[in-house]
Amino acid sequence: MENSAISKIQDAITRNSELFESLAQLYKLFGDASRVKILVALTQSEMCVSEISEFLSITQSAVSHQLRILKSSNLVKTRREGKNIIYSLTDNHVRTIIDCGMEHISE
Amino acid sequence: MENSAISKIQDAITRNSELFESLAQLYKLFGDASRVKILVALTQSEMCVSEISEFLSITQSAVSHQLRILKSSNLVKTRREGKNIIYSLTDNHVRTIIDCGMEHISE
DNA sequence: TGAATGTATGAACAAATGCTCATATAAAAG
DNA sequence: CTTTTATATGAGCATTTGTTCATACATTCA
Repeated sequence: MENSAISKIQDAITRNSELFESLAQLYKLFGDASRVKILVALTQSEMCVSEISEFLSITQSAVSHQLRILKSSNLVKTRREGKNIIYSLTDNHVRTIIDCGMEHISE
Repeated sequence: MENSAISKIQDAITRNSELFESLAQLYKLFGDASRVKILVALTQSEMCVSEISEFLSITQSAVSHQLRILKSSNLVKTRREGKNIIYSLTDNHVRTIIDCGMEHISE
């Protein structure tokens, strides 16, 4: 009775295990201070690497490493402009997800 | 001109650094497959530890460890019912955040 | 062409994370 | 009480993660 409701939930989760692993993988991208700061910045404006480096207290190298992660996960995209590589958000999902979390923070 | 727009963003992020660290901290909780699965399950129904253990392929001990993390972060709460400890979501934010991520996955 | 500038990459390492195993705690059942 | 059942906790360990340093790559400028 009650029990079967629970086991349906258990089954659903087991069956969609990979889906939830992707979900975790997505959230993991937002689960680092440097990366969220980068993403939040990009919700306001596209930026080049050195501009991003200026407000993170890590080296340019570290920024590049993080940007590579974000790019390979398709959260950000790039274009070259002279000497600079300009990073921007791939789509609006990032904005939505950040807003979602912010709402929880400011309870 | 353009430059001042960027530096305002940089400043805003620097000033609110702690806020974004909290945000990252929040997302980190969703950034593990075991934990999201637990949270997703709890969006459907409250459950005791052994029920949660049944669909995660980890030991009861590991489940308890994860639940402790979720509880100390106030995402879940507990009540005792006889021999069992029943876990449930503290509020609806978890649901909202998960839905938000799911929307990105199923683009 | 050569120097300078902006970005990317690989190796190395410390810190954090998630798990298991063994065991403790707490309530229930006998 | 004693045993059983459900959950929690601590130690130990392997893996992952985020960073730095050194250096490579690519474009611009002189």
